[in-house]
Amino acid sequence: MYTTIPETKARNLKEIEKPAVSVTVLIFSINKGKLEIVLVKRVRTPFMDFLSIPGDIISIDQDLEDAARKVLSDKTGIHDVYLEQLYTFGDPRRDPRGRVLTVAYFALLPHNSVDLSKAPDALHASFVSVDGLPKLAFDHNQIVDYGVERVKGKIEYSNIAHGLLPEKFRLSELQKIYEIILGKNLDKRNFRKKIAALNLVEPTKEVYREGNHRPATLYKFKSKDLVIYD
Amino acid sequence: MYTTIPETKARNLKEIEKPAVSVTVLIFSINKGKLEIVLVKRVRTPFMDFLSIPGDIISIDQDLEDAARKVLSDKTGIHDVYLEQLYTFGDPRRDPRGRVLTVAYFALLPHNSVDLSKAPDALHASFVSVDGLPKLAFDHNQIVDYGVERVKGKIEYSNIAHGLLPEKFRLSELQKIYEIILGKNLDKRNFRKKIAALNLVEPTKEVYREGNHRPATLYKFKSKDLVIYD
DNA sequence: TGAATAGTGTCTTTCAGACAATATGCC
DNA sequence: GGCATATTGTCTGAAAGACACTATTCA
Repeated sequence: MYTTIPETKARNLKEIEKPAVSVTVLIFSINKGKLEIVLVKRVRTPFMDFLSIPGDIISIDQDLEDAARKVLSDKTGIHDVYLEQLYTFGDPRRDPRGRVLTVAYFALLPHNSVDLSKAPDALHASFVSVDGLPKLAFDHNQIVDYGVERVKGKIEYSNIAHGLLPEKFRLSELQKIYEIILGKNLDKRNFRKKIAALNLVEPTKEVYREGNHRPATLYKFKSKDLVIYD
Repeated sequence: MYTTIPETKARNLKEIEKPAVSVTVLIFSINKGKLEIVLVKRVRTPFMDFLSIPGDIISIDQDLEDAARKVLSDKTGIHDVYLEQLYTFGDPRRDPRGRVLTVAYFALLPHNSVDLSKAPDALHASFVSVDGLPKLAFDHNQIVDYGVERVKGKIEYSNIAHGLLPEKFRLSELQKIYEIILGKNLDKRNFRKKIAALNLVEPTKEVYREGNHRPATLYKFKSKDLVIYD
């Protein structure tokens, strides 16, 4: 008996009972000094009235990432943002209706680029701070926690913060992003030294004026693609 | 129309056509100075006679990690080793027979603990060096590459090397593991300094004697669990 | 000129990397 | 004594962290 890759059972792929597969998309943004995610209030059982992470069942011929991008654009109207696969959650009892695996993704977006009220399918959707979340539907608290940890770990050695900022930004805004995600205050001089050493951003010729004080130089990222550094 | 988590389509979960889901397990070990993985020669179409990564279709009520552990123990006879989810590969065309998602896992084991010839289902299975692999079945080259990168990245800031070593080992063996995975030679003094600073291993009272030279102190890991350090 | 944020440099400590001599056990 | 691997410390350069003052704009 040879049980190699889809072998024994693969002969009757169409006969065996299969799990359903969904994608779940953590849509992160920063607003009012907090890391937030898009959550949707459920209007059906199970977990009626609980908040849940947006997602959808994938269809038989749909690519996973395409499915995740569709969820993202349906909920936010946004297309071109960084999207990364997070983890696949497969506990057989995670959905009381039956077996549903979910492949979780996360996206990062600048808060001012999103207007949920204008998105194609954002009814009952809103940004919620990840601090002190209530009990969510299904195993969604676990998924959020996992996603927050990934973002936290990754911001220290990549340029993913760029997803959370507009095209042009002040260094103080960038620092604030790091502080919120890492959950601690950073020294302004050391932060700027480090950012300069990483060579990820460059100044534009524009400045940002607000209030009765010195204007700030606006910077932009040199690369829009993900950069991982050691 | 509310498309929240498995909502619209979830109403008829049993009617929609679902992808099959498999697990794929990269079983790494180090032998003769090379990083190797267990591969299985396929005896059926598609990809007849190609090498492939061991795996299996999961059944409707089977937990993902349980399925991966079953593949691992069927192929190697080994149960208690570190197993980590790697990534989920979902290209709709990755299997010519139909839609099959695969959730890839990887395991690390000490080579001397495995005797494939005695495993429950190791027919056509063997350890193969990850260097210069031929074209494998399906998208398995991509999966191996992804796994190798993960192991490489992780060895620098965790104790996963411990999975590749026997209970007790020489520091020179540990160093060799690092050199093989990182693909470069390390300075013995600096390596030992770093390992000492990490405080992950401790000397036993045993020594290893071989050949006409000074015996080496045997060490063991303080924790069998995964430890991640910054 | 007062208020508020922008912007900058030095010192110290820590960590990584280059580098070589001595120790021990077996034959 | 010869051989083979084990074991150990110093110096240097780079990066991280502590720390405070000046610059600029606007009201």
